[in-house]
Amino acid sequence: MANTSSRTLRLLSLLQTHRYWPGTELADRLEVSVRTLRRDVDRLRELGYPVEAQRGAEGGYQLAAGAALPPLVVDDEEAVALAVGLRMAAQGSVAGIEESSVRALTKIVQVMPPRLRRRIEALRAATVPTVWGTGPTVDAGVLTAVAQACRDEERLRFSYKARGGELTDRHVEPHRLVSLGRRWYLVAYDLTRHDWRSFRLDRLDGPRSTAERFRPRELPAEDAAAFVRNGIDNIAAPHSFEAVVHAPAGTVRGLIGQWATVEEIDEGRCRLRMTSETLDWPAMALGVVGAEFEVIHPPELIGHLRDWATRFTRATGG
Amino acid sequence: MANTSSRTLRLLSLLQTHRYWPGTELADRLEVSVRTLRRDVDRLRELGYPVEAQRGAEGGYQLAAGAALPPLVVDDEEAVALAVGLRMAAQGSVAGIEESSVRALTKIVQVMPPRLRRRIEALRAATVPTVWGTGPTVDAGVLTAVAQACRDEERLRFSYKARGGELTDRHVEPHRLVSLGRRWYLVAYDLTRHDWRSFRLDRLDGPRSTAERFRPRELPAEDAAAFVRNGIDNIAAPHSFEAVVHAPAGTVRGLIGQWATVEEIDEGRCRLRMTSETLDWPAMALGVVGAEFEVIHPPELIGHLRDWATRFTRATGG
DNA sequence: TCGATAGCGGCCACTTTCTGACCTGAATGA
DNA sequence: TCATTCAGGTCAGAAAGTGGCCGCTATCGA
Repeated sequence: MANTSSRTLRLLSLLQTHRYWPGTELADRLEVSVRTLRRDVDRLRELGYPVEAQRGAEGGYQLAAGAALPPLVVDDEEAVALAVGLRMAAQGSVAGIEESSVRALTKIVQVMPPRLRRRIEALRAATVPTVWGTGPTVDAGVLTAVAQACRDEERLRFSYKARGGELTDRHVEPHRLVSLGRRWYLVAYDLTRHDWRSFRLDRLDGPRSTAERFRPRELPAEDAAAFVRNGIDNIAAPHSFEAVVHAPAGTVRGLIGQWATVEEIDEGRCRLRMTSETLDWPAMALGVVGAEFEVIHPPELIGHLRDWATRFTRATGG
Repeated sequence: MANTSSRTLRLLSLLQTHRYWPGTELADRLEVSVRTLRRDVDRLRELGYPVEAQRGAEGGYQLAAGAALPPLVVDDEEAVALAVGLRMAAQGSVAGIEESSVRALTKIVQVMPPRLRRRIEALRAATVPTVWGTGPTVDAGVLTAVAQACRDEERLRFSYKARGGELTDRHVEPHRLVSLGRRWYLVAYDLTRHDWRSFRLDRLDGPRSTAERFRPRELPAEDAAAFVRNGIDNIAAPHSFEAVVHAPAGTVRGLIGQWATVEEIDEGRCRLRMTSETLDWPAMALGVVGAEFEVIHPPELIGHLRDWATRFTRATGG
């Protein structure tokens, strides 16, 4: 614990936990002279982490935003928060970052002390559903196990429920994970069937990594996403949707600004746009808005709203 | 870039990105001899990061889970995923980790290159609403700015919309952030009013950190959360809600099982229970269910549903 | 305007460590 | 059995890291 590298790391972590540090205090904590501290700071700067300094009375050091992200030193609670957040992100709450979420999650989970893993597991129950829960969700454990096998080029065994419902045991060389339209797919070379297959992760159970490593084969497709896309017949194509709401843009934005874009038309009206895979979303949005509106597009939405309305009317004895 | 500390860090990051590494390859990448690599590995082990090794043919090194989390070396995309996930977590999708999410978020945002910040901003639009999305939400920028000021003990200025609606400028010594019932509060010492106050973050605008640091005062309360709890009169009491749905329990569970509890009554009917702060949620749930139902409780819900129904009917020209 | 504070960095002498080379040993799997 | 790969001791030379000293500069408050 007494050598330079570890001290430099500790310095980095100190700079991350608190913005300003007087040089003397840092030197004190690291148990070195101020001169050496300056040299340590120089070292960090040479490594590309921009440590800024204020001179004069009340001066000090601080870590600024640089070209690259420094290694993040997080404590236990923060690590749990990271993992939980990433898990949500990986489940597809935000379009476009699923893959990197899983990568980061795998990275963290791999080195995470067991006690923290247990804490995350305990928090699972507390998770409020993020996505409009139509559709099966993938267990985060399965997700990371498979992602890890892909990354580490380790053969994988699991049981798979095929479309018909029958369970089969599989032994594959995992190639890549693909997130497509709220579903996760594993593209892998099936060692029993001697061919490439794609597997839906929500139908995959009990993945266990064998220790066998393998040399990656070349996928006979442009990329993994294309391979999956070819294999599945129907991806739910997102509808785009548009309506005019008879309420000020500001009000509407306050109510549902997060799920839709709101453009002002005039003082009392605004245009609402959103895309969604189901018609439920626009219906909910228009319900929450609490104002009169007209549907511009698509026509199917009108039928859908009418269905809600008749059911609601019937249920309320109207 | 040629010295030991940076190499040790690079080794750590290599071990994080890929599970198995043959010693020779690692040595190659780090441009040192195998002997030195072994010494580097020893160094990591001394620092508490358990690097495991397999001997024999096909052997290699890997980083296992240890007592503490090593500094995380993440790439750009992963960093974005982290930030986005944490932001969701901070908005209260998971009970109990809001505070640590914000802490971690602050840490990351502070050192994050501007280009990544822009990417996160761009992703904001794509975010699916955090669940109980009907209340006012806190802007993530405000949240991190305030959190940073708390952490760094820097005075803060902002404008605040009081209950009446009038805007006032405030100058405070921020003490702590408290997340309570889906809302964020800042506990701070108001320098103009010479007293402790709590501020709702969603009413707080344009926080700017003055560079003035201060010595923390002692809060005249057990802790910050208690202080906030004393100050607010009405925590929105969640309504409990109940309905009978004319559809099989399994079907209903598949559709909205994540947000409500579903009990089977008989083959074709089930009982739906949930609690929510607003009446919008049950309405949405009943809409998504797509089946006939009766509201058991509470009576206000009936009026609410009727309102939706009439608006929908009018809008669809029925 | 001046003085106190605090970061900057050169210089030097001394100490520590790092490094590569070479070696033997031990575990592992074909 | 043998090849492979990690483990770790020893050695000498090279390369750092370290603390103490110095004068310098930026900043702030009196």
